[in-house]
Amino acid sequence: MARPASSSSECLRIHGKLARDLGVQIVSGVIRPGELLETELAASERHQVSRAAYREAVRILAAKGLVVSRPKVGTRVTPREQWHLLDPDVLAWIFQSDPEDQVLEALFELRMVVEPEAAALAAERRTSDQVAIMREALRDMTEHTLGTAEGRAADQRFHTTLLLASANPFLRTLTSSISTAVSWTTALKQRVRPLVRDPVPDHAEVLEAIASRDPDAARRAMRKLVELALFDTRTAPQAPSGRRSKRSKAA
Amino acid sequence: MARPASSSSECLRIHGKLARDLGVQIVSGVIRPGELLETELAASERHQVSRAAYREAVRILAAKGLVVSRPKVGTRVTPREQWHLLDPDVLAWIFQSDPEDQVLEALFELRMVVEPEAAALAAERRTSDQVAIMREALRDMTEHTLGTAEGRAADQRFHTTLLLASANPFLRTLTSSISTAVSWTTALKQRVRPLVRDPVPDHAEVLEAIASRDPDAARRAMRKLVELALFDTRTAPQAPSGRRSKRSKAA
DNA sequence: TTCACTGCTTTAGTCTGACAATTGAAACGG
DNA sequence: CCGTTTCAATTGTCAGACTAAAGCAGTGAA
Repeated sequence: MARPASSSSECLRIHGKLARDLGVQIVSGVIRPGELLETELAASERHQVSRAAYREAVRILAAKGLVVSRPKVGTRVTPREQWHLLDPDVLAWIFQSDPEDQVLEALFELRMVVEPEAAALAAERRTSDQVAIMREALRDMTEHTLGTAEGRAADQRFHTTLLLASANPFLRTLTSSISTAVSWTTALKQRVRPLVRDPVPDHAEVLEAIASRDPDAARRAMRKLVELALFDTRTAPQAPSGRRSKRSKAA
Repeated sequence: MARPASSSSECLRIHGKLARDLGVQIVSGVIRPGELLETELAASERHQVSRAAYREAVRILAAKGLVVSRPKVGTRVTPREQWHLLDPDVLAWIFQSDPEDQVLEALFELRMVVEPEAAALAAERRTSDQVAIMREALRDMTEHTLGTAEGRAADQRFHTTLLLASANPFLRTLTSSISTAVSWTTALKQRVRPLVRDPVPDHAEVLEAIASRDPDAARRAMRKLVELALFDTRTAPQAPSGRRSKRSKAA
């Protein structure tokens, strides 16, 4: 329960917190590609941490492709093309800092490419155990709705099992990155405006196609599901004022 | 000039080298998920580096999801499902250490899902400049063949431009990760047995479809290209014996 | 003038040794 | 038997010094 999903600033060591703070500044454009960061000495002083801790934070950012460090020249923010956009942390940082609509569109475009095929593969390869788990998850979803934490957890279980059933580790990593980020915003959207549409029928259709080992039907059903999710996202109200909210749809 | 392309073990600082070494040990199964690494003190002594440098290496691995560190308990290798398999470095480490056929199959499966759609999007969105660049790349490819570094560079240019034309940053990151890794197998294949099939016609077909803004044709052509690449990889002989060499470069 | 060299200087990179914080497990007490 | 406390092992953080890489300016020669 609870699991605040590491939202604000807890349980991370200080190098982790620093990495997150700097990461957010970078992906949100406060520090722009090509710019130099402060020198290690200046930065560590300003953040009131030791140089070692600051360096570990920078190593994390470098591991995710956001910066490169070179002696004498400094640590420079890399061009966007080099960022590891599918890294779960990077994605989280992006979502944490008011992503532009454009970014959300691109993400859904990716989902539209990947998830239907994943569903098709799952239809071919799923075990009966996996179908049982998905059935149970769908039932829980129906019972609790996406308005509750239990319901969202069930949704996540549904998709996780589907990905597992696709039996492709790369597909699995990829889509889990995406759905993690997307689900992150789901709760918020729920808060802004309760779900306008019942997501259960879409999921049920996907499940039945997979249960009956029908790849084409699974692909079609999943495509529809993602399309509708995108539609919901598009029609979600813009954040009222000042602070913008992120929108999105249940994975 | 020269540009050794950071193939073996140069130009990386020692934390980078350490991270690579440990990373390879992990993805290759020498250190298995669930196992504990040595304590920082022991490890840094054994590798003859300072604890600080060792810690920076571990931070890099943690940033890629390969390990987690906790006080009092130590640094533990995470289960495979948590690894960031699409991180370029992780992918490189996997390829550097005798990936099983299964892994290659899964990767091609992913390409088969993603690249045809990317081609379709490119057909819709490409600029005329991009078509020109791809045409030029294809010409260079024809001239030099994939047996040469120039030819492989041209191949890379072709695919990079295609991805750029798809105008989706996530797709771009994703496929560039893949193609980097795949290019390694290309070079190896070249070495073991010169190319059995001329790749130029496949590429030309993709290019023409994109040039004439025909998404469906682009999708079909790209699907064929990936299928044939997979076929070539499958029929490539397994590594002869004993220690396999690492390959590098090209796309 | 131009160009190659040579040092200077700035910056990240590395090392050392100490201390703090966390937390699993053992020791203790009820 | 169970909850609580204490302990100890391990990562986390800190400070300061030194090393190595690399841009840059100054120098000298062609």
